[in-house]
Amino acid sequence: MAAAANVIGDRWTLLILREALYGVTRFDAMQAELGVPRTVLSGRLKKLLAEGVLKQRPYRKAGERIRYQYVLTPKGVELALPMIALMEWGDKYCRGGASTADVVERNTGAACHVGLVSDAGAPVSIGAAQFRVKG
Amino acid sequence: MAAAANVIGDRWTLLILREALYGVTRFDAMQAELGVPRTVLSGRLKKLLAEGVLKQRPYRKAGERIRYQYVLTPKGVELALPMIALMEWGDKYCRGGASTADVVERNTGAACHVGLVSDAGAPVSIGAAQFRVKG
DNA sequence: CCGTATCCACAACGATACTG
DNA sequence: CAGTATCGTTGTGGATACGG
Repeated sequence: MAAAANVIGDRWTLLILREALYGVTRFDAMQAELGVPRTVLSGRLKKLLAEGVLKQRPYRKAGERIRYQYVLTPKGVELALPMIALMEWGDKYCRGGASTADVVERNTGAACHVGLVSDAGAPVSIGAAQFRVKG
Repeated sequence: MAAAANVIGDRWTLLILREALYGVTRFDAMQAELGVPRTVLSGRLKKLLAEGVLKQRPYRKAGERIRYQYVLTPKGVELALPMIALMEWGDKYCRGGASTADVVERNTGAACHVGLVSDAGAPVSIGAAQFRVKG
């Protein structure tokens, strides 16, 4: 847990990871989207690479120089669950932001719940934490 | 999401919230458990109170002066889901730490999964994110 | 027990500007 | 496009000490 806190425990990393989840993989795109200082973004990406949450993948458009994009590793992909839960929490308590539904649907192709589920398969919630993302 | 990041986006807050989830509600207990500087703990608790994630509840032992303990509000309780998911992630990728199973069982009284679940009720995972906490 | 007051060193931030 | 270099300022961490 302390380790998890070290990974996502700062204001920007969480947002950067969300962008990665959204499919934003390029430096400038992230920078423009988040408004994060380039120096900070650079540092965070480097940290996430070192932690194995992101990896660089080379690509090139026709005739262009080779470039890199930042994509989630399996380890990074698994952060989707906590992150989506967190987004939903933010949506619920901080009205005015964008909805989470888009992200989930784009990445799973299905409407989903996120919640605690008992071994029997019946939904169990902690407080009112269970929710439906998309009808 | 950005708002959620502001709440839990720092190294200590996440740990403090975990303690609250564990049932540790008193200042010194948290301080001893986490090793966090008292000044920092004080500041974080104040911030969490202001955000409505924690509230103070008065209590007194026989004959003692009145004291306060920090307990989760409904808003705070709902952070359990993202947090448990996060703990599980940490457990998986950072071996050697304590298991998450204790927390879940203590607070729900039941063995649970945390995962994405389709509307039909069948489990859906993002990557391999779905997991079983306790058999 | 439950905090607050001070202080300092260091890290992080954000702005700006510059290279491949 | 994708970063790095530099720099002044602010914030945080941790130690220590002090009051309710």
